[in-house]
Amino acid sequence: MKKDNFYADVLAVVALIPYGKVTTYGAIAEYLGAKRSARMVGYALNQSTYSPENPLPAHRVINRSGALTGKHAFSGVSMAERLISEGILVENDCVKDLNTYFWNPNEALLHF
DNA sequence: ATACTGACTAGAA
DNA sequence: CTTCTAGCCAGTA
Repeated sequence: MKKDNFYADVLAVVALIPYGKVTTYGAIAEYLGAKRSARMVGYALNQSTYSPENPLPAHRVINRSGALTGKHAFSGVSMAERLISEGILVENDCVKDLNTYFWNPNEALLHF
């Protein structure tokens, strides 16, 4: 799955994030073997934000601090509301217990 | 080819 | 705690 195209890989990993879990750009980038390309992860998501055609849970992807940096890319229902709906504690556009809900693709997927 | 931008991160002050 | 710096890479002009 890796190496074909960075974007498709990012989208694939994000799509695998389980309900009620969140991950970070850096974690995804690290799983893809490009730890320095965390920015590209967010950039990739920007081209495929959640939509009827692309059911991608991009709202589960946040920055290392737990801040919902990509909320501006969403329209209508805010990113925070979606996370709260999944049982994740969010306040002031920031995940409270990031470590509790953190989902590490590197562990979950075991270096596929 | 350069220059700028961006859903980032880690380190330093 | 905040703010700044530098590094990173893909896309665009």
